[in-house]
Amino acid sequence: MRPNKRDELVRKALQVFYREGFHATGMDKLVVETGVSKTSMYKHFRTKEELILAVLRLRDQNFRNWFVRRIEDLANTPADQLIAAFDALGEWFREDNFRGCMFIKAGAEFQEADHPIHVQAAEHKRLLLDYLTDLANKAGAREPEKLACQLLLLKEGAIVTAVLLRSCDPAQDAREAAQVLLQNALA
Amino acid sequence: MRPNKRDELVRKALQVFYREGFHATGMDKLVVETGVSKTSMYKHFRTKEELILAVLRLRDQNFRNWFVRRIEDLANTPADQLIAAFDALGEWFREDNFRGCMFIKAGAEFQEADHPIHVQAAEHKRLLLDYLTDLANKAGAREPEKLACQLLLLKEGAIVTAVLLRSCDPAQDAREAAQVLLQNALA
DNA sequence: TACATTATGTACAGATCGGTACATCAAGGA
DNA sequence: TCCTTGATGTACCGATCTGTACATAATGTA
Repeated sequence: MRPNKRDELVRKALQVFYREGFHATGMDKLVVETGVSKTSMYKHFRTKEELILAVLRLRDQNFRNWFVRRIEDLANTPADQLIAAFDALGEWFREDNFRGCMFIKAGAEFQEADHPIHVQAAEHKRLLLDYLTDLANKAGAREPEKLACQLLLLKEGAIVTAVLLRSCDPAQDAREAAQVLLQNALA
Repeated sequence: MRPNKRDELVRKALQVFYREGFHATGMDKLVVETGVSKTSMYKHFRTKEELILAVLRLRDQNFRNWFVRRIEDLANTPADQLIAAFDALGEWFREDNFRGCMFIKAGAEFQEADHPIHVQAAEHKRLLLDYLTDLANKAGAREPEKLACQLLLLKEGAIVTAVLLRSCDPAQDAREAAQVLLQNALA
């Protein structure tokens, strides 16, 4: 199997895991959905866990790339970018195939704190926090770490609420809350 | 089986599902952990799904009862109670067997928006939102629904972050953010 | 004690789980 | 043309999944 075939497998597996969940998706289903034979799958990934880890790595790249670039497209100054993050979230929530945060779900299905999948999901959140902290610093916030953490809380809460309460508009509410918090941190 | 035995079964099942997850917990494991025979389990619940729904009903009662009472113990005025909610959350996070929000996890494992388990998980969040809206109203907030929704975002985000980022102190950060938002809504 | 009813333990069915063994096939070199 | 090498498809393994059949034990009633 050529390496681009392997990437194709991970890409397809990402879609299925995201749509159906990790435990609910069997390797046989991946064989059908991806068209890749079982032998080939186990040539590249010794276990289902290794495949999931590869999927999460790809998802981390995809999501953070998209997130950062979309934010930079939407706003120029660090302060505006911290707010634009929630506009980007709103766009994501409105996508047809929006199914929540894959890392929250991964952490929920593999709960032990030292499980490799749990650790990798936590790493994604850590990287996002670092990014927000950097922006908060550049924006000149009084306590950049604290502001970044609070904005992260709003982001995670908005994702969870977008999944469970389709009625309200969590991205917009989070955006307005972020504005208040930012203003407070800059004053 | 006497009805209190049935409650005992649901109570025990709640612990196991909360600790291990829904898909990851088989009925055979529940037979072992609860001591209730398989026949009896299926006498009371025709399917695993029905058992999960009963577990979620119990969890909803338990959690909201605890949450509201703890808040009323910690503070007297509605405004103070909105803040005290995050002190209660902090106590919860520090419990040894804290494993995140069962309803977020249920919504993550059963993703279809019209799945009975997903619907029931959403209902829990809706009830919490109603409670916060009531407090925001009594506190005299300018836009009580919006404030309540924002505080809910902080709560959900804090739970998720408490699970995935053990390092920081999400309950405290959320509390301080809530103070800023509340002050802004009362001014 | 004798009987009807209910609760229980256990074995099992049929499907699916993650993972493997093995036969087949295609391509390249001599 | 023959052989080697690596990728592929498929049948299968033992374990486990949800759910059921059935024989037995416990219980209430007369």
